[in-house]
Amino acid sequence: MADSVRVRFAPSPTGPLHIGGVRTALYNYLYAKKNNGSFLLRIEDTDQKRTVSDAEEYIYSALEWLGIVPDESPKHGGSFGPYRQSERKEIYKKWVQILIHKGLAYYAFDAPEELEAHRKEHEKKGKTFIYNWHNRLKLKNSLSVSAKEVNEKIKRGAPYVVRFLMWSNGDDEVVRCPDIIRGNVDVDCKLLDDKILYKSDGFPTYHFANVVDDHLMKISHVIRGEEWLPSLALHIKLYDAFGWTAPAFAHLPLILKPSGKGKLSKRDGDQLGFPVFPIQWGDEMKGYREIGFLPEAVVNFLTLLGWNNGDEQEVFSLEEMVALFDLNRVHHAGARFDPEKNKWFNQQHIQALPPKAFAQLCKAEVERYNQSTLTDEKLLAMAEMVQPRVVLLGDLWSELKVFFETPDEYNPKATKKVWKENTSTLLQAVANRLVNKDDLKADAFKALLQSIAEDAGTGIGALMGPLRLVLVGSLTGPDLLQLVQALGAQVVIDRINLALMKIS
RNA sequence: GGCCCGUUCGUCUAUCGGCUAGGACGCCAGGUUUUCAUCCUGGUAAGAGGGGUUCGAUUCCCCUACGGGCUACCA
Repeated sequence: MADSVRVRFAPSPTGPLHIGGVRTALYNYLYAKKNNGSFLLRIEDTDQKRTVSDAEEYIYSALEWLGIVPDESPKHGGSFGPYRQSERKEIYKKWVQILIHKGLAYYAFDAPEELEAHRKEHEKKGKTFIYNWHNRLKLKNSLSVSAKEVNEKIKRGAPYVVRFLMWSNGDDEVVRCPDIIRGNVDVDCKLLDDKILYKSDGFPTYHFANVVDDHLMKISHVIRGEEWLPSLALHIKLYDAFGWTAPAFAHLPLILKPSGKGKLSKRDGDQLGFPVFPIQWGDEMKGYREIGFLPEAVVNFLTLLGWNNGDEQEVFSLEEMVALFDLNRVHHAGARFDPEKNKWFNQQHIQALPPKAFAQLCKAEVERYNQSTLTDEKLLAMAEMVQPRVVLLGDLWSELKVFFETPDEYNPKATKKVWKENTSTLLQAVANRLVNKDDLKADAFKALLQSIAEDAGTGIGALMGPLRLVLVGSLTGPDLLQLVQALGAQVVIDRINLALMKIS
């Protein structure tokens, strides 16, 4: 049996998960499920300063809402734990020692300020300071200092980091980095630096923890954002250094701001007028859920941002995408986030909802704003009228309101447009004819309108506009005939009378 | 600055050497619904530029331009 597919999503709990991260999680999920593999969630909290306490919980809630639930995680368990890097410190300590003993990593004692000074100095000369083969012997580390002194320093508790010996004389200069999406990328490792693997606070850096964990957790495919491509060579060299087989890699194109200027970031959301988080974060940052997106629409849109099936289908369910997903069909270039198309996907998924399911959503809104209790039959009729009109669930109440509330104002532009000299008379006639017409059906009402129009020598169109205005307050809203049927004769009469008072 | 990745309608994308360059969003115009929305039809609009390779390049190669990413004891 071939090794099973195991992929991971490895966010840092530094804040709410944003859309770019969600898509990475999604592609991992799709790939895992497509191949009957496992999707794991690992919390990369090695930067204690940036760790935010609610963020981990947020990640679980967000993924759950989206329907991309991990098979293994700190919360869901699994046999490769712990899945939180802060709980794996002993493991990293052990493996970094192994690398040091192999002579492939070394202690370094340079103070951050010293390194900063080097950087500044180089910058002044238009150069870049790189800590690697060409200067490591001139810096303070276990390669330049005697073993005795090194031991003393460590015993004394002097702060140190551990650096990776990226390249030294005699090594191959080129590392070949295979990527499923991009093919081979060849990198000259003489240009790379001796990355810090282990920080002076006793935590590993991303690069080190990542490689160790991916190996120990038997990750078969690393699917992550393109921002990691530059460090792929380092990661490959680390696997080599341990003598481990590297997993396969796939670097995803980035999601760009709608302007195209830069990758989408956490700050882009509210000020640009669209959500960048799945669900609410804190008191202010609204998410897709709160604004009224269906999770299946979010997932659909995000998946299509950078992947397609090669045919013309765009609306997919999660299950369909799982069945069709293919890393080889992932686009290479970054994709701009398009809020308009995002909404279109939502509308598509809302329309695809079974009427009863949509009616339940309506029911919740009605209970929330109006407390009316309705028969299932009425509710369903109402929902059917509204369903094709809704783009965001957040707009649901403003669409449903018309069934429960008398308009408190009449759109002036609309009034000007439809209110003619004989309008009052015509509407008065409608009101008169509706008296005692309980249980009025839409087609009966249409006949009624026709007859009134005929008597007045006009068409039914002369009545539709004003009537809509009077009932809704504007010229939008659900089908007029259906609306009248749902409202019932008495409500229509009342609304006509009120409008006649207010308008003419 | 250095290194890496990328480049088809305004946007998301199809095309794996034969193209009258297809679809979707958006926008515009019609149609259906004597109304709203849905829906339907049509229109708009593209392979960055220059060199090669080839009978033939959007497609393969090189250069340039542009865009993006990385360049931390952050991930």
